[in-house]
Amino acid sequence: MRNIRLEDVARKAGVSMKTVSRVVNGEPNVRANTQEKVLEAIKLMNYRPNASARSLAGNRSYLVGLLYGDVSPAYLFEVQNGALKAGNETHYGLVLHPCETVEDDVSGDVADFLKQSRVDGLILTPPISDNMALIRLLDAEKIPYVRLSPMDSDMGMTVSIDEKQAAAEMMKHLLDLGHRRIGFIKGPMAHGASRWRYESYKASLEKTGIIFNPALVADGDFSFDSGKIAAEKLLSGGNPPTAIFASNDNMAAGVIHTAFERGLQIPRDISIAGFDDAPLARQLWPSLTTIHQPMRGMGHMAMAQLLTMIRGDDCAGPEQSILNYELIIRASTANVGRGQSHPHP
Amino acid sequence: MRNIRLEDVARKAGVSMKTVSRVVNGEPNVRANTQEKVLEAIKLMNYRPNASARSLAGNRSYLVGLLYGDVSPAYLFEVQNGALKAGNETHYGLVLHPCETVEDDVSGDVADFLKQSRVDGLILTPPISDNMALIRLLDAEKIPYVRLSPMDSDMGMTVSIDEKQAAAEMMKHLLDLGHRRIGFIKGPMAHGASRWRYESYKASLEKTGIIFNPALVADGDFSFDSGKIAAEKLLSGGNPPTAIFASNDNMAAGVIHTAFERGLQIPRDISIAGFDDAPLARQLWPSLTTIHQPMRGMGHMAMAQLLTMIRGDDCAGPEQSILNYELIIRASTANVGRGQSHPHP
DNA sequence: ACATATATTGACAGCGCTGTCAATTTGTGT
DNA sequence: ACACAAATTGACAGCGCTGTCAATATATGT
Repeated sequence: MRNIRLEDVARKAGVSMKTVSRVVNGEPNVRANTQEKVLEAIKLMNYRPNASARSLAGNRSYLVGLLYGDVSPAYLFEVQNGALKAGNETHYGLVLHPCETVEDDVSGDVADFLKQSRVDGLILTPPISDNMALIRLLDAEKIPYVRLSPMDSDMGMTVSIDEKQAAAEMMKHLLDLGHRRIGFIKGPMAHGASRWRYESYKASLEKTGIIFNPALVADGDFSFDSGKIAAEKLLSGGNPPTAIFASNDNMAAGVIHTAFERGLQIPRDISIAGFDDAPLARQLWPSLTTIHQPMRGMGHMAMAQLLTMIRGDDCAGPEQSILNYELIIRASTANVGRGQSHPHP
Repeated sequence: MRNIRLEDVARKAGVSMKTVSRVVNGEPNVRANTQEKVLEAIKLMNYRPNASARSLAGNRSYLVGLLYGDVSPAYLFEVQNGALKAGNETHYGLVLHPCETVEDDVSGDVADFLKQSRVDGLILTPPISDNMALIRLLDAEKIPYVRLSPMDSDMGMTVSIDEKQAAAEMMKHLLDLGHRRIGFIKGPMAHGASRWRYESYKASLEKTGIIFNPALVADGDFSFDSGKIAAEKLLSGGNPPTAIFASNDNMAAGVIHTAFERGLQIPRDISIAGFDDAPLARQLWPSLTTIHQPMRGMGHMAMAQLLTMIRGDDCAGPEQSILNYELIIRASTANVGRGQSHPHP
């Protein structure tokens, strides 16, 4: 059984193909009752436009590409679900493209991807959102894109949370609990988010009049293992911190692991905080105090922004979307030296 | 700058469009030196076929759909990465389609998806892999599909591990450690995997001569929260189990959480085992003994199977792929009553 | 009522590729 | 060298849709 085509609908509705096309695409200049006739015919025949034909004729694919590198499963999952949802409303699909962030030549790889898939726009997740070679390529090719949590949001469209303020709020939480020796585990510096969080850590100390102590800072790369290693370092010194703020939840999980291995009790002996509110955060024991980042909302927003850009021919100008974060206080942080300020959940 | 087309390459190579098309698609009946000429021209001009035009003319999309419902982020991530990798080799893309598993009318939703996206095949993740209405639709429409971890693998192509044997191996591990009162937390019965694991649990008990005790079994739905609730139930009785085998890692995490809340030590007071080897498993404390399921490999295999089916015109007949699992012994299980048979990692 | 501006509709080419089938070249057996 | 089969190549229609632009219908001002 052959599929229903535009022509079939047109015949049924007694109008031209082009008019049906207009209705399908929500174009203006269709009289109300004509539109009604067409919509009825479409419903009656259960017509769905052929995406390939649309792409070919219209020179666009109704597809958005999601570029990702070394991200956590949970992050990608949320972002892609949000994007799918936003795209679904306007029948835009999502094509995934994992990038080998190791090799420097992301641009070439992406260029091939663009040529083949003909995506109409791109969503860039960190750390790819800060790959300048790629940005230049996209600008040159005039491919619309949205960057998630970039280092600098002064060009193109971006979606992020106020990383600095969020980290400051977490620091305030720890400081309010009486902590003064607060350790920090950095994320990979290629991520803009890592930098902001680190800057904010230092700024909060300074604001409170605490002298920044490099010995309380350890490098990490957002992975669980790097969190463990960092924790080893921070907990080994003679005068270990009373709280550790890890740049993300994965690393915080590593800290918890290491702390337990060393026989410490959390939060009695040490408070631990993360960042992201990955599913993991509430599944750990003790559950993790963290910053909730609206990853799904960010994916949704990114797609929505991209679509307005794609559809409105003139771009509405660069735009930054800042979404709300939320400090989630769970069981892994407590008053310094006394513990148990919060009952376990 | 207009994109390079087939015609441009043909002119450059001094052959017809059709011949270039043959080379691009790896079709037979092209003389070796002709092929060489064409390949050179392609490389020289950096030609990439236009996917939309190919789809329209060839009546296929070079796209495979991944249907998923209520799965864990980590599972989806691995499966999709595996599938992408397998697809990449033959320039097949992957389109995601989340299904509302709640509503019964998955078929209608998927039918729309098929019409629009024109995917050439489908990968079904559980529990959608067992939706019979959908299967019938796909059979009727002659859409190739591969089912992951289905309940019954007696029709179409499937990819799974030997769930029954894997669960049996976990039971053997626990029994070998001396456990006799082994609790079990079921997964959602809509998942074939849940059933197999549960069956296997019962079979192992029987084989060992232990009388099955319904009080040691609790319902779950693969979620962390359901694991917590199930654990409450199992640990509340007068004579609690010395080990709990949860049907997946998420629920096992819930059990750990609940056990800690109740002041139990793991594995001294109780051993806990999961299933899947999600990233979570090694991040928990204590790290979780579980069954490693090669999710990425399964995604890869599913895509590969699908592609041979799509490309070879006659289907090579139904095929079942059984991949290897692996028992991963970590720190959450130990000898009954004594604990610490395994040092913490 | 008439001319003019504006909104609505339709005819048709053509997007870049593949399927079909016919034309041509090459190989094989005698 | 010839007839014939097999391999290789090419010409061309058409996949289902949208962009362009011309044709027609309706609204507006006088």
